Amino acid sequence: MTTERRCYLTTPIYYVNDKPHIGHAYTSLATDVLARWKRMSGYQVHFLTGTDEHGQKVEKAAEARGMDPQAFTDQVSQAFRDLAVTMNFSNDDFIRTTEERHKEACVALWKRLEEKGEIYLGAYEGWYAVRDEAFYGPDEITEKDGQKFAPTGAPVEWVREPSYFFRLGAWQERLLEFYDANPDFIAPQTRRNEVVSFVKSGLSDLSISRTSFKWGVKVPGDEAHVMYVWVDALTNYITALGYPDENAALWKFWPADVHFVGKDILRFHTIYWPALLMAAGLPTPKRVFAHGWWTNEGQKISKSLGNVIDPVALVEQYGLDPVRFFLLREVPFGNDGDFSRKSLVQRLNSELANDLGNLAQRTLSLIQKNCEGLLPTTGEPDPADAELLDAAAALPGRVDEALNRQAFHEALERIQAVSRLGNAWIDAQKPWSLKKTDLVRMASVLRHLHTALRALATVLQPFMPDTMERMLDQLAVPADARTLDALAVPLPDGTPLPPPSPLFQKILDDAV
RNA sequence: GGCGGUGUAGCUCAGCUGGUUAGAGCACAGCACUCAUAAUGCUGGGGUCGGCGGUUCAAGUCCGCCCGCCGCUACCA
Repeated sequence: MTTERRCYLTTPIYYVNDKPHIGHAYTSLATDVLARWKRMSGYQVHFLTGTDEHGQKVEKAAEARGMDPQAFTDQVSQAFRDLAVTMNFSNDDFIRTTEERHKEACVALWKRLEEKGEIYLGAYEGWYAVRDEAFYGPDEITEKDGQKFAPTGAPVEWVREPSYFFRLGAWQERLLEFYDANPDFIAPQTRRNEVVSFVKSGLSDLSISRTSFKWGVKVPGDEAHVMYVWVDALTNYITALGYPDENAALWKFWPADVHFVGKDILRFHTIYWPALLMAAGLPTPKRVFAHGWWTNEGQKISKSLGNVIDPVALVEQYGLDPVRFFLLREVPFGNDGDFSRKSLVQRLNSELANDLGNLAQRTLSLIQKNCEGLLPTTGEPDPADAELLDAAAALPGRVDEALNRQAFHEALERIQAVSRLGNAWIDAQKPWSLKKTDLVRMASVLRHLHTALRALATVLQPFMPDTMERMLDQLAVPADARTLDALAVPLPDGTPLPPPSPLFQKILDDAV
């Protein structure tokens, strides 16, 4: 009947060379919350994540372990699939670039680009260090006694390697026009400025194949080459929708609504990717959102410092939902942020346990004790009611507005405001005093608080799915009445409510 | 160096197209309450809105210069 509303959201595919860390969890978490929100809003959602499993590093890592690269990636990619389970991500698919469907998609895209004259065979050349097996830029090279050296100290030599190129340079103007016509394509705004200025400074053609390693998708018609990371990795977003079969069931999800990425891979997604798609005659994604990095207790995170944050350990220590909440609440999405135990404890105790959790606890206890545990009936309307009820009613719309900008922190701030308002309101109405003077009004007050709590729990589901399920259970909201639309339909008076129990445990912190 | 951004209460930040006494959360102090996870609410202290100059009847809010901080400046996923 109604037009189908669809939403396609993606995380990057994570390179399996690395163990999952907070950055991976963060990107996927944001994607997950938006995916859950859109589903709850009645959208048909496709949420994709996965792993990038090709390339020289993987080939070498496997070799070092005496393993077949495929067996190796089977093993290491598992950690990322496990992470999705641990973090309760609701991804609809998990793509691996070593899958057959992906190779087909890459080959198809390559051929299409080739047909359109967008690819040519040339040579990739540059300063190459055999010891590092890596190329270095001209400005990175230092010279001593006639010999050139890489920053690592390895001697370099000028190497030419045959390579296929994508005519990226030819797309410069069209990219600029594209950014101009789609001002929201790159977010946040400051990233957009960077990209635009980068493109304005000139684009050269892009090397998209390698002959120096084998672990990748073979270039059709020239098996000495494998596709280099750009074409291989980015293509995953359309592979998962069935490309090149544009009649595939999922193809209708293209183009993507939001590609969530870390700021390190912004350029690939905002320059290479739209250029490749336009060159292939395919629609471009609607938005790429680059978020920032976390520091750990004020320190830059690095493997050498040994302060990498393991999301699994965090969840074990603080619980899943509190961690999910904190990561999106603490820092404006898009900015860098600091992860500190102190601020985490502060947030969780204050906003979850004291404000939200305790508001539910005190309200539900009063209903339990004074209304026989049955959902009370509203009495005569009171002028004071609007303050709470209007705020609760407006909440879904206000959260939606923020989430459509990927402003997760603002959405949570708006929710938090209602939580605070609930506490102020219950204090002003004093249902515990009304118990002695006006039972009808007391019932009415408690009912309005229940209504507000229901709105809070409903909109918080994407952020804290498990805990909000418990909260909605305590509020006796049936499983089929937990969508945004369902908020319009009040629960029947007299619905029995189970005895409440605290939703959030406080963290009693003596260290730090 | 070039381009972009930013500098507002102790901390983290809001302040759209310039207009009454500059706001929020946290932190701090006092008071109230005792339904509730010793939770909550109310009130208050505290800011030359980076500096200088300019435009204007009027400037955190526009312009110029200066200072500080941050990001980007291509083939590392």
